[in-house]
Amino acid sequence: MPTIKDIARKVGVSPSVVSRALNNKYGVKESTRQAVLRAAKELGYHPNVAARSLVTKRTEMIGVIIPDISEPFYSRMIKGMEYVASKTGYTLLFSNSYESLEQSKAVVKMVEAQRVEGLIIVGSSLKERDYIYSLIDKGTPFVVIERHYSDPRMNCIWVDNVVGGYVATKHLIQCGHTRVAHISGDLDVEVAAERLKGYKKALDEAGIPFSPDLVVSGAFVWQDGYHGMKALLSRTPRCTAVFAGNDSMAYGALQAIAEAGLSVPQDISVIGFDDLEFSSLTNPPLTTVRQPRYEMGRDAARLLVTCLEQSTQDKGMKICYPPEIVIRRSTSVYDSTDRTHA
Amino acid sequence: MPTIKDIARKVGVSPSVVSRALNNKYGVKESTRQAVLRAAKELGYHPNVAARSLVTKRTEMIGVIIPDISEPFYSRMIKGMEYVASKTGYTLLFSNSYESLEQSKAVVKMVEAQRVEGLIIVGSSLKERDYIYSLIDKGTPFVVIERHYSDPRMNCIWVDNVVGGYVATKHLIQCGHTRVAHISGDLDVEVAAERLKGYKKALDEAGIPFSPDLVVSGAFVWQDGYHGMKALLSRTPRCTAVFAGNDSMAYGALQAIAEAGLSVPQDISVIGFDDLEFSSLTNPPLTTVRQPRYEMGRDAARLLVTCLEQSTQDKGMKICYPPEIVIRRSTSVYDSTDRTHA
DNA sequence: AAGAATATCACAATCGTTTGTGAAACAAAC
DNA sequence: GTTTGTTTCACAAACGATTGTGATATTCTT
Repeated sequence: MPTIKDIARKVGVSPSVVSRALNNKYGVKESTRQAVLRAAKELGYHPNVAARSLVTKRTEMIGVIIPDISEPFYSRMIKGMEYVASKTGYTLLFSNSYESLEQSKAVVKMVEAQRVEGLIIVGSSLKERDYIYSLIDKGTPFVVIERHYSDPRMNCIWVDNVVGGYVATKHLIQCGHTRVAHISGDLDVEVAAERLKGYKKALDEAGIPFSPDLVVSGAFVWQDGYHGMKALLSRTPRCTAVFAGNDSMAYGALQAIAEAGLSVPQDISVIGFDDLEFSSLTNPPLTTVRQPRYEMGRDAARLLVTCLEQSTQDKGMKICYPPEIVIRRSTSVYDSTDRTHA
Repeated sequence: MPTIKDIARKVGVSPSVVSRALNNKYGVKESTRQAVLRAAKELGYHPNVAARSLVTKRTEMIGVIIPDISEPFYSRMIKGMEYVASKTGYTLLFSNSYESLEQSKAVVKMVEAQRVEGLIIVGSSLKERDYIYSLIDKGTPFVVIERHYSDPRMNCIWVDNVVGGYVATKHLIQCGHTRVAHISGDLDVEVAAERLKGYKKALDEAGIPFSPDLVVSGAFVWQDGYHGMKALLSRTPRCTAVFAGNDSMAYGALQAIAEAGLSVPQDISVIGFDDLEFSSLTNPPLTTVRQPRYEMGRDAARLLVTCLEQSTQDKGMKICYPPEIVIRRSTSVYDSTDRTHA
């Protein structure tokens, strides 16, 4: 593999001139610059990034700490990050933090060993704030997605889950539903608690009393959506609409309702949260609250890159996306005359 | 960030001794090795990978060229690769080759510029064989997933799509179906042509004449499955079973059948291919042919790592997985008495 | 045409490792 | 007590780039 010296020898100049020519720097005659460029192309030269980063102390790498690349929810974010990475010349390095305990380890490994220049951290767990502060101390730029810290030095990108829960619930209420259930995610998880808060707010605003009987909770997965819905179906009077904590849970709810011989939305309306790619393919297509995942990933990367370029990590940016309701066919107006109640 | 020199100064030895101590090499007294180790820990030392790879000429990076990280089909493979990468200490570098034209560019970029030590190439397009041969010439180890080349120098991992198509079709025939349709992927794509071949073979073996009327083709996406199924439904006599080219197309078919007021599997049986995570959640759960995606990714990485370690890329390995049928509830026995025909 | 200003280049140091070689220190052998 | 053989270490040269500095060549000034 040819080096800068090979080019220098071929053109008849010193290596330093070649370097300057290749990097479009001041102080090299146009004709020799062209000669260098030509020679580089002929030799098939590519700079050795290791050698370069050794002296420039830059790696042009961004670390991405993300719960699980293979989850559709996150992989769409990654696409957004990749878009700006490829445009700006940065390389993305991924680390899955299946276990939140791994997160801090992954971060130090990326920063200390891999020498990434900055980090995008998706869904950091509350318990591990300390390592985030150590990043601030070290001066490593980073942006956090899916969490918002009030600390003015942090860059945060998230959607307003309270508003999301509110909008979802309000949509059901506006359809005429009064017995609106909620299948919540694990309430230890911040986003689940926030969506529940929005749910309560919408009920409150409509003058509907909150009933603990209409709320079940579990992990943000299909199974818990399924079993949660089953539990809800066994209670009387039966709910006529349900707000699922996320789309996966909504899929489970859809299944439970179908198995009970009921139909969506005639008997029960269902709304989800996230708007996964698959949600337009369910039967019926799922009404849901969209999280702009691609945009979040893209903007996180953009934000980080600007931090990196101007190296002045002044005050942190807070970007909060408004959740947007996507109305499909799993929700409809409540018509008390057209059904028999349990 | 501390360097090897800082440790040397602290312990009172030369940098070379520190290097040897850290790398467990022969020729350093046990007591000083311990002292070095302790100092390294105290200082929070992490080797500078750039400096190291500059002299060792190793990057410990593996390039992964893959059509689309965010597709569930591929992201599961990635999980398999990550499993062995994390165990062996390699770092994975991804490059999406949405456009097959980008593939060759991505490969050279990874090999020449990023200096990956080896490559995993998923779904290389037939048209671009030449760059693969240039890899062989350069001596860069690589393994190809989802394609099999007979060239003995290549490492290939794939599932037998002919057998897969055969097994799927045979399952339907064994259920008593004789009018078995096929919604094929784009026949320019190798795997689609192979699955069609398996379909024909199963028909042939059962003495069922092949009817072009029962085959439609399109891209491997939901929409084309949907429209393909609609086209099939408009033909008489109507098919009683359909083998979809992959699960996404099967989802589309399911939708088209439901919209036609027919039910699965009572009126029409449907079988897919791939066994995506979502396929157990469709209504009804989809019978399909499983591709061991995780295992394929894992074994590709393992194979590549062994190539890298022993650096003797002798003859290539060919690993062919048998496709495995997963019977759920979208297929059932054909009972001609219990229905009205069009 | 001589001096000043500028453009163009070569030289050398540097980044943080690894690794070959030889010097010093120590132990074992006669 | 000299010789031989081992350890244990320091020194120095790489690896392939970037970059500051100073030397030469070129142009401009008057």
